[in-house]
Amino acid sequence: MDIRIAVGKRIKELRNKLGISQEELADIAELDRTYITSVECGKRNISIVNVEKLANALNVSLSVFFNFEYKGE
Amino acid sequence: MDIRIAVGKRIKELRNKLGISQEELADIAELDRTYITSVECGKRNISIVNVEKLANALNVSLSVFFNFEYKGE
DNA sequence: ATATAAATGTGACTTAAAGTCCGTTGTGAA
DNA sequence: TTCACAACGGACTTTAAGTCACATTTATAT
Repeated sequence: MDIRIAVGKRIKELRNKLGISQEELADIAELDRTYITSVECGKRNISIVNVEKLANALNVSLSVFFNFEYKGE
Repeated sequence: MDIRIAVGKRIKELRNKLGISQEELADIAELDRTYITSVECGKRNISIVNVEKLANALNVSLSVFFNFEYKGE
């Protein structure tokens, strides 16, 4: 699986666990709502600064954030 | 500490542990030599695709890669 | 069923920065 | 001095960031 897809799914998973909307997440992370959408849909090659913003907003460390299963390539 | 600095230090740390040069790492990860330098110096907001390339080249999972200490903000 | 709003997805676009490629300079060890 | 490595620089192409108007889906009413 592509890392973009995996990251998108992970964000969606953590966001749903918190029970907040993309818009709420966008507000907390100070990012655009439509940007969140495109990231969750795996359409963005997100940078580390934005990953950190989202991990913070989702109350997880980067190490925990990336603690998910996926096959490289 | 800025996440860019932390990531740069982490890459350098793992690369030194493997005992390889920036150029060797660049070859393995299929990235530019000068780019590795700037990343290690914390001058780049690296994208997730390249973080993955580097983590792979350094033989660590993303979760392990990000398992380091740093203070957000 | 159907209006109504809330949540999410899409395509296009500009701007800022990522990333590459050429070389040069600094550094430290043999 | 020579050698390998690392940092730095300019010029360049590519791409992510960030935003927008609009479309679609999904709930929640009435």
